Amino acid sequence: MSVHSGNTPCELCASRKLSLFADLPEQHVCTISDNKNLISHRKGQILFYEGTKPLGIFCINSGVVKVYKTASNGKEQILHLSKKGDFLGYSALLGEENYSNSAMIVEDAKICFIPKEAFLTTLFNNTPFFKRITKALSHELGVMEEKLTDATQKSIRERLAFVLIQLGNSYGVEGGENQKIDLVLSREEIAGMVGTATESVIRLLSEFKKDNLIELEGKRIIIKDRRGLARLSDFYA
Amino acid sequence: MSVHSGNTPCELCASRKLSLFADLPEQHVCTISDNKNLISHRKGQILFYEGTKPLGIFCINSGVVKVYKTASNGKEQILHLSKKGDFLGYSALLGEENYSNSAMIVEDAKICFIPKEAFLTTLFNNTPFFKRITKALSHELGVMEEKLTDATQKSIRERLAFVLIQLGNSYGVEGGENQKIDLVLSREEIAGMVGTATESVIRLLSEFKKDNLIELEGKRIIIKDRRGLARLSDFYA
DNA sequence: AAAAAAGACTGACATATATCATAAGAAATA
DNA sequence: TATTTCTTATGATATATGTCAGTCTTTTTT
Repeated sequence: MSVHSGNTPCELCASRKLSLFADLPEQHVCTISDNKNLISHRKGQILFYEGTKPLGIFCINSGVVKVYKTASNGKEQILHLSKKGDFLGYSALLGEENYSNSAMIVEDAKICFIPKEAFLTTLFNNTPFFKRITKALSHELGVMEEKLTDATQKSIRERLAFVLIQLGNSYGVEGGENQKIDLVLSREEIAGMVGTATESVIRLLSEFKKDNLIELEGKRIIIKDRRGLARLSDFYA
Repeated sequence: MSVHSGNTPCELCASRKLSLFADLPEQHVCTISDNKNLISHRKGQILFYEGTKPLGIFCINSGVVKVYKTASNGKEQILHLSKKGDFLGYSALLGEENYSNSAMIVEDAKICFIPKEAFLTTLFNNTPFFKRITKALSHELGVMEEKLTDATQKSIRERLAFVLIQLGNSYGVEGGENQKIDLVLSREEIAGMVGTATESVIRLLSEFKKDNLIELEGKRIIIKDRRGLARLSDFYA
């Protein structure tokens, strides 16, 4: 975990333009920039733990992070994956609560840490920015409600198909007819996204493969028939 | 659905003190009060539908409302129940999206409608109030994440036990050793809260009864052994 | 009050999925 | 390179829960 303080100011940061900081006026960008800390993280490292106190927010520069909760049976429920331009941990800060979930690096990452005060000051002195954050929060809530509904009303097969489609949307690289999911997740992690047992994922993946919906290339998954998966996922019902 | 415009100003409203409006300065309370509309609703009426455009927020004066999503199989997933002092629909407004869920009256209710402009103006001119709303939103997100995790990792039996405990907490009236849930929900609605089939709820409820955890009095449920239910719900694991 | 509709309940049954066990393959470590 | 550990894969098995069907009860409507 290496620190590059000040390294690349936010003013020049490419991933900032993807983020909620995109339209921040220069003055505020500078406040953030002066206070941020860019840190490199390796796969497997923890960004924060459920139950601990948030001291700031994280802005992902590169890499992938999984945000998850650990259930009482020890299994991880992955709430979402975050990538370049995404903010992490602002919900706990705004909720004035300890983290309600944990975050772990899934793909080597560079992440800026912005201390609480700098972030909140900017927020409270810039209503448009505050609005944007709140909008993101509201959207996240809607997404989570959707996930809950899917979790209770859809089968594992449907949910897995849906997760694959989403992974394709976010991490897919096109190649002819196919779409390769360019992100290495263990079967256990995929199970954590779907909310099922690892063995079920493995079994269903080989079923999907047999049905020519996907192809398996080691840990990587290639989507061969997106529409087929969509049909299976009950996406359009 | 009867309208009592202006009826009982917010300044004097008892349920306001329970709400996010609690600490609003007088000036802003008046803005809200001048614009609000108190409406009486009967059980079964719809407050808003998923997919429609929000025109304001709702503040519950009395009664109970269920907020739910309709899954592709037609079943309702109840996201939460709201009662006196609760706000409804602000998430869609702040997310600048159509409603992501629907709301229906479960117990006859009096509800104030506050038009979008009055609400947003107050919000954007009162940072502490905006903070409080955002805090509530963040908290809701955490709760939803917890529900998702429970939905994927716990059994129906555990989830039903947990729902009963929560209903006891929110709508329970004490009576000796027992706690009566003073809210009439159909078995189908309880199933919607748990995220399961109606028959499963019925079966499990009679099992709980046989195990002396609860008692059934028509539609009403009486909790006889809260700790037993908590143990069953894996609450402390 | 009678009729109709909706809801609660019980039983039979099918099956998706979790769990356990074991083996093969891949990756990490010595 | 050898050894150990982790991950993927496959099979066998148990069971919780969904679905369908039918009866009884309660509520609503006429």
